[in-house]
Amino acid sequence: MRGARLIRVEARRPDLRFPFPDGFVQRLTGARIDVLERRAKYLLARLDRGDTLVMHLGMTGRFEIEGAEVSRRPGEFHYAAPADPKHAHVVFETEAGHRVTYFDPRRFGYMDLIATDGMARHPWFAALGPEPLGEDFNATHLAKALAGRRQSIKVMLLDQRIVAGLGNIYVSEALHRARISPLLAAGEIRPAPLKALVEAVRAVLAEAIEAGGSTLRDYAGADGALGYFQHRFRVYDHEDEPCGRAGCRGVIQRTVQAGRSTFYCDTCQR
DNA sequence: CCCACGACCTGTGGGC
DNA sequence: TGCCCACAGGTCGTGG
Repeated sequence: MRGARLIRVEARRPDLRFPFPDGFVQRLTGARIDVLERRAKYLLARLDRGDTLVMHLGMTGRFEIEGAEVSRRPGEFHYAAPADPKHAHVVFETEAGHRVTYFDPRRFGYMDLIATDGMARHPWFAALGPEPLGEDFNATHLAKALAGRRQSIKVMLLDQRIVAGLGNIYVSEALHRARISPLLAAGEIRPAPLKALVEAVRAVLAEAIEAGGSTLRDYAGADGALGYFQHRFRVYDHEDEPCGRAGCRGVIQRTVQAGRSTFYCDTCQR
């Protein structure tokens, strides 16, 4: 979509999680996408008209790309999964003849158009923490952000103001790798474990990206490829199974924190 | 300010 | 086999 001009845009219902903004279709039709990027869990398409199309997949959102130039060569798109017309909510067609469709059975995703020059002040972006794979996410930043916080480290890592982009699965996985209990008060973790945590977060994300993400039910890349990282979960959804850490005889526990499942080994995570 | 909880919406998987 | 309930990857608003 980078560099593509949108010649037809269709919103097949008035809303996803939130209503589409006023003039959504008109403001997109005829616009060119100058830059396609990501911040935290938001996909950003910067348009040549001063607006940015902001898209969030929620939990079940998915894009499919159909192209005029169908190809089986690596790196080119050849989506061939069965269509799911009931949940095809937004369709973008480019001048070059590609169609990009947003599907979202649960409609937890959302889209908005916001002024590009005011994005930093927009509530979705103003308070976001650093990118977990960037230099600004480090033990010093974490120590500062968590100082005095009595909330559990698990819940704090899900807070996008502390670090932007971790979700429920990867937080459980990172804490296990760092051997830190998800139940610990965030402000009481010493510098050395915080450093280990930063490295664990980076390692989990890097491996997950390398494996094409995690497919639980309906996740797929825009080319239709399924992710494989779910086979490498060490704790997530492994309740009652033995802890896989070498030398650890613990059993994976499941608990609930802030309404979300947490998986951990209460033997090696302290 | 901090925190817990429910809401949003639909599909699926497990238990009976 | 079929039904019902609990639960699901994320955020946001409310109320204590």
